[in-house]
Amino acid sequence: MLDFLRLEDNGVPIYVQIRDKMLRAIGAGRLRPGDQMPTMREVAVALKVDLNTVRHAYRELERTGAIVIVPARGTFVAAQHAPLAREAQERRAEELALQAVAAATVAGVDPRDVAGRIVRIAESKGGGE
Amino acid sequence: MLDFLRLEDNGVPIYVQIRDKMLRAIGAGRLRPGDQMPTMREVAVALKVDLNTVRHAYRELERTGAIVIVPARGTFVAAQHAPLAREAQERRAEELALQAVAAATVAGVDPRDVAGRIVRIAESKGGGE
DNA sequence: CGTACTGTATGAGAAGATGCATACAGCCCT
DNA sequence: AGGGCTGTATGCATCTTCTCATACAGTACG
Repeated sequence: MLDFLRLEDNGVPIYVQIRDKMLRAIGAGRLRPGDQMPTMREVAVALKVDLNTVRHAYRELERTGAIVIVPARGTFVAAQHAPLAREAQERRAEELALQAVAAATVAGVDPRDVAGRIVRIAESKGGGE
Repeated sequence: MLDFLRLEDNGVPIYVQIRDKMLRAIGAGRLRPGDQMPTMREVAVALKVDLNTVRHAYRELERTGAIVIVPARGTFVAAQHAPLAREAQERRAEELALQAVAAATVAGVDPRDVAGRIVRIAESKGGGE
């Protein structure tokens, strides 16, 4: 249920990873306005991380206006949030591409080879998005 | 000269930002194999950051094999990584592709979009590999 | 009411990230 | 040789991140 939250050992602080992945989940429509967010404890347990670390992430999300925290009831995806999504996703796509090219180059692999494989994998798991 | 290194106030550690942006600069062909990297001091001064922080980033880049550090002379973008056997490269490429697809999916981005961008970036930095 | 859930809060402590100052050793060029 | 560059290194102070262990208060529901 929460596998889109897998943590990486990148030197990036945990709360930042959680914050950003949640933001992307919202931007991608995986979590929609009004939806209840995963409970702080759910996330903490799933990621084997401290409750306060998750709270740190959630607080930043609230500060940004992405979610609303209601004590004793839960946290919910905030209402309007569409304007940022499309542009942010374009940036994200470009970022992912740059990163992939970088990784491929460093590994001595032709980026176009990787691109081809990406397409193949994507098609094989459901053509439409 | 070093504006592609602008730091953001994201909670992401400075050394991580430097490391990743350098990696992308290399991957995108902005910095090419054999090129001298910006001096640690240059980066430190330009970003108003401690010399040791830059070194932290550069060390990780060297650990990865992306650059080579030569004391008293400078740091240089590593030569083309060709040492991998063909089979190993195939595996690596597949691995990179899977990773990219996963990252794209999580971000709500069409993997094929990313693939397209990868090709575009790869071509723009020299068609033949 | 009582139980189970939610977010809130605190305090101690370890580990990491940054900055500042300072120094050293090696290379290059004049 | 000397000056100017390069990466390397250390010590100290500070802030952030993260964990562990608790505890509390409000909500929902039987």
